[in-house]
Amino acid sequence: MKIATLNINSVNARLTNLIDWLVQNKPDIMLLQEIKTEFNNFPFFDIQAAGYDVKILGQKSYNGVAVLSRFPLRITTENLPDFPDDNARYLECETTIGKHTYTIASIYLPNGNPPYNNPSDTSKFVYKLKWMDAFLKRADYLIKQNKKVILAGDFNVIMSNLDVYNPELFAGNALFRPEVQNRLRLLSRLGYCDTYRRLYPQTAGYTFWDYTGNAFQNDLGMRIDYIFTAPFLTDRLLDCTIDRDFRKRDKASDHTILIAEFKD
DNA sequence: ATGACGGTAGCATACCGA
Repeated sequence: MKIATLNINSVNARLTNLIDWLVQNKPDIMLLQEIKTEFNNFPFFDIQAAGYDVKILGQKSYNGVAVLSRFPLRITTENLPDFPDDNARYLECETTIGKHTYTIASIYLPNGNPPYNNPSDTSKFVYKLKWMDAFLKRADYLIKQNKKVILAGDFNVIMSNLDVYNPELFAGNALFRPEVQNRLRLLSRLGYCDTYRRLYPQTAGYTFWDYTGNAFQNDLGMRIDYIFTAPFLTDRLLDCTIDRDFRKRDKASDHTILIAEFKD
């Protein structure tokens, strides 16, 4: 079983890149974030023609998440339970592959940085912390139900100094603050595995490079996309890879694709 | 604190991102 995740930064602006990759790599499940479109303008036809069922939680212009599967999908939760949210950031589905039914969530965690014209405004950071608390509650519930869970997407959290090109530069940044690092680290205490870090404890593993300043060419990146697994899948983990070539394409997203493979 | 770069809305320029 192969699963991939990508912050696509507009699904319509990068549809060809996405379809090409799906056809070549044939993941069983693909998660998307920042689709930046609502239901009416989502490219259902092209994705279904490539062989995928697809469910989305859309939004005009901003945010928006999607789950694709080669097998039928059923939505279990739109948005986090008991957490009213104006932003489309959490879509959880079930899909059955062979003997197993998996619970898969596509996650677009808030950035949390204050607007530069008003750094005293902490409302976005507070929203991020509350979002994470609601997410951790859901993650705890799912694993306690013994679900075969995969929580993956753009977490907007740099978990350690190894995960960014210059930690000093990010001191105080909402992606790097201890409040968010500690919250994301709680996932492992609940029983989840950070698949990439489990297999590659010493390799940076960047998944995002800024568009500006030749960041990709100079490898000034950060690891902010993750695939977390519950024990059933952790026990079957074969590999976790980052497709850097996808970031080199014309009209690339600023994120690239993270892939995990499991024994069936 | 700010700009660079790119996307969207909607038609000029503002807002958002990490």
